[in-house]
Amino acid sequence: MEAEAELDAVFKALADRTRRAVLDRLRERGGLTLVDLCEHMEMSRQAVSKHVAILESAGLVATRRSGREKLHYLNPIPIHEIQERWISRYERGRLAALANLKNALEGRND
Amino acid sequence: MEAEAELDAVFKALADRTRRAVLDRLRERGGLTLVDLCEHMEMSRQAVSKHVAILESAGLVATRRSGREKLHYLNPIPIHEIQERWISRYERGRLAALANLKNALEGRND
DNA sequence: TTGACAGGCAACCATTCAGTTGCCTAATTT
DNA sequence: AAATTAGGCAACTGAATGGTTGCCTGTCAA
Repeated sequence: MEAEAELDAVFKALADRTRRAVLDRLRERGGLTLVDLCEHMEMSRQAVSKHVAILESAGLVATRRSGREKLHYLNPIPIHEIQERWISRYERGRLAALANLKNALEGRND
Repeated sequence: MEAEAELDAVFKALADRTRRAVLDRLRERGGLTLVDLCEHMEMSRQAVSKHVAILESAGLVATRRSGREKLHYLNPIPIHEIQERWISRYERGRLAALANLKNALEGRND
């Protein structure tokens, strides 16, 4: 996948608190089924299923079939890549940008 | 703002390549006007303006008025907070999660 | 002082998104 | 064999998104 498209997919997947909650559950315990993931979610199984599908297609969740169950696991790689290939660029210039912003907002015209 | 609501706002703001392009421009050079930001963007000024408004309300961009111009600056804090308060949790358990995932996908049933 | 320029506001449009319901298949359990 | 359980598919709905156009208000420069 093209780099920008992958950023789109991952950031979009993360831009929903239900999906972030699913990731948090899988981070603390892998191998959960869809029914497991539905626990404490105040929406239908189908709604959760759609969210999981979005996480899957962004590569954030990988699955394995076992009989009639589908076990879900966190794939940490996309988040790592976002950190390394996108966020780190902003972290690098962070203090300089902050100082620049402060100067600008204090009205200095340079 | 509530923590989850702020994550929503920032991730949603980042989930669009036009808005990420605006941030990239402001990262390399602050103090740009809306007209500056429209350069190389293949859409109307109003469309860009809406994107900038979303970045502003997520706190990623701060502005200062100067006469009839509005100067835009990158605010690096929200990205830093996402990194520190959200991503770092995933980075910490990264290698363990990766090993777990690999085992699971190789069919081990434990 | 008149025109050009930076920006804001509002209405509209098509598409996507988050959720629902209803039904279906396949694997288990009893 | 029958009932239950895990999951998938499709159609529908309302709201949010990303874009457009038209017009309006300040500010600056000729």
